[in-house]
Amino acid sequence: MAPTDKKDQKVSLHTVERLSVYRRKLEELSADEVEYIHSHQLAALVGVTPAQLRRDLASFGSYGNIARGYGVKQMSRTISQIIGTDSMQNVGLVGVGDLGRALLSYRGFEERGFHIAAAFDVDPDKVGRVFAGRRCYSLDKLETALVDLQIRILVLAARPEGLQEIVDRGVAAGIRSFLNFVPKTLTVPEGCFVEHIDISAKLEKLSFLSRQQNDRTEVAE
Amino acid sequence: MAPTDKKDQKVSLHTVERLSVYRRKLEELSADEVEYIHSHQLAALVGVTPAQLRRDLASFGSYGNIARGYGVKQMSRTISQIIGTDSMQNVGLVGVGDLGRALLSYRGFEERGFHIAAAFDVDPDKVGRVFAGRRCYSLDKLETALVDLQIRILVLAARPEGLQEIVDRGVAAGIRSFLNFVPKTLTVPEGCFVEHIDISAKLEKLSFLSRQQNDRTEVAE
DNA sequence: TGAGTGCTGTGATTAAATTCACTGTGTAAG
DNA sequence: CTTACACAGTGAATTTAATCACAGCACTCA
Ligand SMILES: NC(=O)c1ccc[n+]([C@@H]2O[C@H](COP(=O)([O-])OP(=O)(O)OC[C@H]3O[C@@H](n4cnc5c(N)ncnc54)[C@H](O)[C@@H]3O)[C@@H](O)[C@H]2O)c1
Ligand SMILES: NC(=O)c1ccc[n+]([C@@H]2O[C@H](COP(=O)([O-])OP(=O)(O)OC[C@H]3O[C@@H](n4cnc5c(N)ncnc54)[C@H](O)[C@@H]3O)[C@@H](O)[C@H]2O)c1
Repeated sequence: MAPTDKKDQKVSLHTVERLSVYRRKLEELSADEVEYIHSHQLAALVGVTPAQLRRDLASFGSYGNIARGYGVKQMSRTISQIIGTDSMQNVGLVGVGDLGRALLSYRGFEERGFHIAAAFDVDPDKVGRVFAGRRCYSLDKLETALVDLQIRILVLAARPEGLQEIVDRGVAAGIRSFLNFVPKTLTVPEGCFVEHIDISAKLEKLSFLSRQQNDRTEVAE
Repeated sequence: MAPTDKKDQKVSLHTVERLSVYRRKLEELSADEVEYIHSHQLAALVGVTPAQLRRDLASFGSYGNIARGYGVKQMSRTISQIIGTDSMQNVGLVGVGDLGRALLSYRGFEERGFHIAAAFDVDPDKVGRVFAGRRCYSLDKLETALVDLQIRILVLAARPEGLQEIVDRGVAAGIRSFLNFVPKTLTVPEGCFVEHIDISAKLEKLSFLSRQQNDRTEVAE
């Protein structure tokens, strides 16, 4: 019997990134009581070509009704299943500084299926205190808390010093995914993933784009 | 005659994103007093192939010394010029909430050439107060402050409601680049750029990756 | 009921990004 | 001086991503 679903699942990472976008829009549509939507409509809403949207959906076995389009609720649910957010999952946070506290108080993660279940810090002033309803643990408790709370993803918002060591401990405790806000390159073994959010790099990209634009117009005129 | 520099500058966005990574590592190396580095060394440090690194550097006219490699300081400077961060540039911040305050208090932006010169909020309790050394303005002052302070980039960390209107006003005031933390699709005219940072989407990507991994091992065993 | 419409799913094609692989060159060692 | 070596730069090949374009179907309406 088939261990995998109906279709062979070769879903590229580019597609997965877009699936997140689609799903966010589908949630909005669902809230607006839209039941069905056509590929060209959704594509226009999220800024991709209709062909690409259909291709993305076809990469797992999606079945859109030809006349009415795709079922909004069903597609949203299917994407959640692909991504793995059909049930809430716990994540851990390392570093309860300015950024860490902002993340803790943010409601948006829950809406998307992620619950920050535990926070860790080295600062004795912070350990034991409660931030946005969650207690801050000492780093000593890292391994036990990760296991007890079944945490699968670790968000890194601490100082760069000693961060690699924390990652290594996380890996040893079974964590395979890290979301890293710290501008520092981390190394993880095969089969583990570090997703880096570099805000400065995004600013640099914007800086390049508008400068590019400038150069073009200067040349053009 | 040549309207552009020595080389034809067709620098792709993928390349630009990597240039940011290279430059960050080059700064570290420079601090460690490394003067020259070979493509395969830097490539290994940042996790790309040597060929890709050389290709990226070649996309603008880079001249590495064959025997010693690339000059660390010079390459870093050149990348800054490409990106446009060779001189400090002002950015504005809309929304001084939890996230906005974290951004305001973050020192890392200055190190990479960006200065948050002004913050704006609608909350009367916040307007007029000073956060991390910068005064919070009323939104009424948006246009004048953007122009007076020569702000080129606007960072969006407000509530979704009314955000499009603020973007429109920014565009009208000459802003072409927006860094958007708000989970809401924005529309801008041709020639303007919105860079979206969706933390939940990054978590979803990680969720997918580790689930993918799970599926694989299940099938394999 | 049958022609017309407009959609999905997908093979074929094009475009883009990455990697391969080699050429020419500077360096150092003998 | 000569030889051996290692690397930068780059055309060519390969891989990957995006787009085109059309077959076939479900629905509408005369
Ligand atoms: N604040 C921002 O807007 C922002 C933006 C981009 C990146 N970052 C990065 O995120 C990280 C945190 O930023 P921040 O502004 O919150 O800094 P912060 O100084 O306000 O907070 C850092 C927190 O991490 C804790 N910490 C330090 N070392 C630790 C360790 N080894 N283990 C656990 N906790 C540790 C500290 O006690 C402190 O509470 C930094 O590395 C920063 O570079 C921050
Ligand atoms: N906090 C996080 O970790 C996080 C993560 C991802 C995305 N975001 C997004 O960033 C935005 C801000 O998050 P936050 O946690 O700081 O929220 P917050 O509620 O703490 O702060 C929002 C701030 O924006 C101000 N504001 C509201 N409407 C405004 C407007 N039209 N113009 C100017 N200012 C306005 C409010 O007065 C408030 O000060 C939200 O849209 C949120 O979805 C936050």
